[in-house]
Amino acid sequence: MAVTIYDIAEKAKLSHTTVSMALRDMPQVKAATRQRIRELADAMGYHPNQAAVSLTSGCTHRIALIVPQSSLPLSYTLIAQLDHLCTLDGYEMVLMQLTPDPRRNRRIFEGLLQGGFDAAVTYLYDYASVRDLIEAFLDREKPLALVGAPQDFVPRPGFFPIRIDNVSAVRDGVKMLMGLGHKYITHTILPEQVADSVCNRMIRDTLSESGVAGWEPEFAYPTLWPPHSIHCGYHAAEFLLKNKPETTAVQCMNDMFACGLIRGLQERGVRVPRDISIIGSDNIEIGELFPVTISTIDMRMFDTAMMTWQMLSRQLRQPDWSSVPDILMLRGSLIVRESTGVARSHKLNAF
Amino acid sequence: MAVTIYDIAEKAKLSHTTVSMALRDMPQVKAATRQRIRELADAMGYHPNQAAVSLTSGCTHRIALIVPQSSLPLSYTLIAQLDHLCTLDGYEMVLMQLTPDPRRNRRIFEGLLQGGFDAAVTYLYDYASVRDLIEAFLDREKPLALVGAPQDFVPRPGFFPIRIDNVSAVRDGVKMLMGLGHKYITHTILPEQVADSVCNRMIRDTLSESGVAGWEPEFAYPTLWPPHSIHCGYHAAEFLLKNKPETTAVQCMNDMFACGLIRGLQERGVRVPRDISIIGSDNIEIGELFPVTISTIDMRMFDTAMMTWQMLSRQLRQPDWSSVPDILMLRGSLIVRESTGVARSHKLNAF
DNA sequence: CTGAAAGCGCTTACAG
DNA sequence: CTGAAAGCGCTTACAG
Repeated sequence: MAVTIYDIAEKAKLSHTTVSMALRDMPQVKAATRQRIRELADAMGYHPNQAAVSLTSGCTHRIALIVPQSSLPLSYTLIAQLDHLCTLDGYEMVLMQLTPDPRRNRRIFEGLLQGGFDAAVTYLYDYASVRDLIEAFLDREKPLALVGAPQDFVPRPGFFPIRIDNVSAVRDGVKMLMGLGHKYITHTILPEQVADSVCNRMIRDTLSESGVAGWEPEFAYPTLWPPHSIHCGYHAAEFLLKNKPETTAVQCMNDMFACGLIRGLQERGVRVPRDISIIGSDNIEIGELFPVTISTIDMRMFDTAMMTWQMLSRQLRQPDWSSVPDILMLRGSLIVRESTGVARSHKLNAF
Repeated sequence: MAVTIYDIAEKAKLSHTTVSMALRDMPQVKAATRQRIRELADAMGYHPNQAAVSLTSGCTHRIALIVPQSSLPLSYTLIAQLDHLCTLDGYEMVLMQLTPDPRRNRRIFEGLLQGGFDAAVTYLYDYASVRDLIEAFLDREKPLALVGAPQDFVPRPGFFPIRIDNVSAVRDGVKMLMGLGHKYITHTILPEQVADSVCNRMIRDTLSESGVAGWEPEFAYPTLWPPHSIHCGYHAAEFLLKNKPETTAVQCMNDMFACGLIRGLQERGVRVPRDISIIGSDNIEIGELFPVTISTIDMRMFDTAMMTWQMLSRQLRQPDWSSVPDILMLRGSLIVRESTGVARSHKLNAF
């Protein structure tokens, strides 16, 4: 059905070898012949068979981007920018989405081992469950960038860990809030992270240094899946008012959560920022034009995309499987908008 | 580097043919042997080489989903659900995004001709510019579903057009608004569609039947790219108030646009729904929990995903290249929320 | 400058 | 039940 180099060779009265070389503009083939073959190929509607190319050449010119489905709004900038950069360099980016189903997620990473990709970028919450597959990918000498690298990753050649540090931005937020008179600052957190949240500890310490003693910023609650979603924020409002009514400000796990929380509070007569101040995270597009624009922490996804591709494309151009790359650290930054304001003086009694 | 069937064959002291057949559970191979080989393969970390499989078998078990980057929020349900369904049937969905760059978009569709996909689903605004490539894909006997099929598509075997009709839902919206006292209902529209918008004509007719004469619902304006975005809606507010100040209700091109418009109006002292009612389109997640929940038209993306996959997977299981599929019609439905209310009686003079 | 040969890792008839 | 052979559509040495 599809046109092959043999078809072209037959028409051009040349060998398929020459056609192959001509189409890849190799100088061994006379310029005139190359030109003639290129035109013939276009006229015949030739498109090289991907599978054959990758089977022989060993590279596919495709890179995988694997991100959690629930983080699509956050990842949006990463996706779009990485896609853009890959394309400029002649690579194709393939987006794959992780879901709450761990078996399915493993299958996605197993897919990396089938030779379909020259490199991969991933951003995931649960590194441990696919770590062996990531290692196997690296064993095949394919570079991989891990955005949001956890504490326990093992450095090795071809492995590019990127960490976006939000602690200093959260600290900036806490200080700003304290300047506005806030004392009871709450920090939303996933139930499984209660034990060791750096931010949580930082907030507690910062507050107690300023004389706010005995206040536990941590706010975990029964979560929906995904725990970052707008619906989750919406439902969290009830628990917040019931269990932490002293709260005057909330540092949310992300902007979508913040949007939902704002709605949930509003339905209970609590207004933002009049009664409660809110800071999100991720700086998603909608936060900028929300009816209450949302103060947030920009997680530098644009820069992440740039740096990630810079490192990967370099490794693809001139592979280096001896030196171990440093971890790349980016620092989130606080963006102040309308959702943060002066602390209220009274206690809420919405219930 | 990677383990092949030859490596397994060597260890098992069998031919690579037997290994290949055993791994695909063919009954020709003794059950005990199959079992033994499967275990050995797992132990050795074998993963079949995608390129080799597709080169020999002719199928890749991958389908392409090509959607405009700007429609990500709308497409989100389509993406997630189609992904889910494909996975259940052993297919892998690859998401590719169209951008404002037409050359790049053509290259994406050219990619379909390189044999990497068994089928494709696309949702696009500009069918004409890639029509030849879609035809070439179908020529290769690969099925393709076209969501939002335009008027001028040419039916043929393997080509599954799906149209989501929003006209009746928009009519429902107009009637509801009229019941609330609205007369000056505005309809946002892309500049290039001014000439022949079915909805626009329908709104004009519906209004004039009820005695609202001389009102032109069409609202085109200098657009940003993408014309459906929140930023675009935000900037449209100024033009709306300046050029159509009689407006008491707006049917927006989508929900993100509506979100932006609400903000833009708010900054000019115009409140929704007190001063202006708004209906969006697409029923994206955030509309349900927006500070003013957004009345909208549900575009049935979930059903679209279901039906699309049902048709495609049937064609993949038992190919039929003789009969021409009918166009599949789905009907959008109106969802009423807080952004629509009783019409104001006075004229706005925000400027 | 061009072509014959081998091979990438599989699958699919076809023998035994 | 198992294996030898041919082939999928390319690329990559190696001859000429």
